[in-house]
Amino acid sequence: MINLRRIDLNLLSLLITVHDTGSVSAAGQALGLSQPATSNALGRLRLALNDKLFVRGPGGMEPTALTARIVPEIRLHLEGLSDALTLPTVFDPNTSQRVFRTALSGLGEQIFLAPLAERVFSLAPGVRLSNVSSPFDDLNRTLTQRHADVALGLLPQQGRHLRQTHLFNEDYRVIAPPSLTQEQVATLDLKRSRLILVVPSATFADDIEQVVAEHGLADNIYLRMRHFGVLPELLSTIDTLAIVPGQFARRLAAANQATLLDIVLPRGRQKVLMVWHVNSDADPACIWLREVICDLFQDPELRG
Amino acid sequence: MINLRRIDLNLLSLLITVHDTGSVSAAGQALGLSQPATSNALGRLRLALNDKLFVRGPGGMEPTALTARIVPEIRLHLEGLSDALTLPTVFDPNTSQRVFRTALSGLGEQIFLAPLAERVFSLAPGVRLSNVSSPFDDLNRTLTQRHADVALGLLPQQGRHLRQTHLFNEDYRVIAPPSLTQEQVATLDLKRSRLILVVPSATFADDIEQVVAEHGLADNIYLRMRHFGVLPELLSTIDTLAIVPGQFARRLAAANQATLLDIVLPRGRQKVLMVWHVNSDADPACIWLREVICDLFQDPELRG
DNA sequence: GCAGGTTTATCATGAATCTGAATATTCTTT
DNA sequence: AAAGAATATTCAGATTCATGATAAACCTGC
Repeated sequence: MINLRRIDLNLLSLLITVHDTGSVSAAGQALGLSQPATSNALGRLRLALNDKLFVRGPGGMEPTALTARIVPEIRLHLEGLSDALTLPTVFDPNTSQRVFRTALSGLGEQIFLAPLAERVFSLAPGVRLSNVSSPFDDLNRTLTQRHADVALGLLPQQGRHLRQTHLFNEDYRVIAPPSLTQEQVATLDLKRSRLILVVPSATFADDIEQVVAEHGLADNIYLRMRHFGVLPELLSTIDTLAIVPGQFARRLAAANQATLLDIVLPRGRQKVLMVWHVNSDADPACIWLREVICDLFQDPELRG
Repeated sequence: MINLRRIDLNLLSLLITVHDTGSVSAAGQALGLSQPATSNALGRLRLALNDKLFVRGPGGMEPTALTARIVPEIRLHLEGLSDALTLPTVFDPNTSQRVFRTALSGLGEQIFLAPLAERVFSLAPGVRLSNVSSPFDDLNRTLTQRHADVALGLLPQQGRHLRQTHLFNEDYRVIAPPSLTQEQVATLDLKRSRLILVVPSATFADDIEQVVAEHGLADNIYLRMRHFGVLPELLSTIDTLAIVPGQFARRLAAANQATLLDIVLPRGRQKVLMVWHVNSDADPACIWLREVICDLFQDPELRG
């Protein structure tokens, strides 16, 4: 694994403690060691790192530049180890204070975040969510470096240590202004209507355009948009229909911001996935989160 | 510090190695230990964690549920420790592959990201940037948990372990379409012009509105916007002036997308800060980054 | 600058762990 | 059911680290 074989990891605990107490004796006491043992141990670490590490000064043992630099990093990871060993064996939604981090694109936020937050907060009142979006980063690194617990969306590339679940194939729905009733929309003729096409990402674009073309609707598209934000406003002010990803359509309909047309355009070929890193495979908290997500979003046909 | 005192940290290395090799003997060999010593050490860890940790199976030593859960976490932090000890003492921009993470608001991206990326990439070709924006998170946690190296912007709250540098007080500038020359704009009368006011965040709003009122320009504001994205387009299509934060005005002018008016509205009271966590205080890479940022953005009057 | 007191480093002895080899045990595989 | 292979256990000798006492170094106050 690493060259840590050469260094007694317990010495790093000592380093932190000496740093915090500013005293070798006090550090020894805190660690349950005698003073000579502590001094000796510090000596060993000094030898291993080839640095004085601490020099005596008016304020006690003062860290050298090297020590000051590595102590925060080391403390972080020692606490991480401690957490790893004391973490509860099971995840209890009722009491957990855990922060889950999701990696959602802009579209993902629109589709997933609100229902997910609602469900999570109702099941686990102490849990917090944080969506991270790292424009320059690729998903692989985001997950590998633990900046996110799961990623949701159209995720073509998959690294070697990533696992995935197929949530659904994104379909497309036609929506009408909420002022129209279900009966009224049933009489609408798509080919004679003005259409707004909302295609959130470049990844989607080819797919939906082809679907539209197959239905002979290409000439009816009067407005193409990349974002959903203003769509509800548009729908209620100007009188048009819109073709949008199915998940989003259903959310709008549920909020009475749109009326769904019965016509279902074919399912896209875009697989919407949940992706996570092998690292979090056995984490009870992550398992719980993934179950919540599957329960919320996964197409029943795809479950196994 | 922690209850790690009770556990020999070196045993955790063993845990990982046994997990990876699936064999006690092989793990021992990898760690430079004899087979009995390895077995004994594993026995001690079993006692300490009160779990069998591994059971013999067809594929060698197979991890128990507990082991599977904690191994990824432990591996992460052991590698972190290893990194902390082997990290270069100095930061070399020419060769570094480091990823810097910034915490910028939407406004921050507009103002800071482009010039920062340009400068960083030119000085350090191998370095990568990643802007993180965590809607649910507060800045404090973002910095404390190392999800960002620095935060830039209007940052009122400051936790106990955060340090900050005052970069500048945001001022406001009036800009005109780029089609107008410097001579032409000199003759413009603000009070007779239509004005667009771009106020990026709620934090800014009161401040700039007051400045505008003090100049008797309140009635000239024909459009208020929250985002900068479409401003260049607006400026060149409809014939108006705009009041925008100074940093943004200068960037537009530099890109020939606007002409600056000489009039400088008073400095705002909003301090734009760079904030970072004590943890990264001594990290040479972060020191370098902060210097770059100060060099780029800090008001010369505020340096010391 | 020197004495006093505190803290750190050094030195022998003793406890714990590792090595090496040999053996018992347990599980997989044929 | 038996062979095969790996893990667990045992023992003496060697190494390493901790202990308790001592020596050296350092900060503080005069």
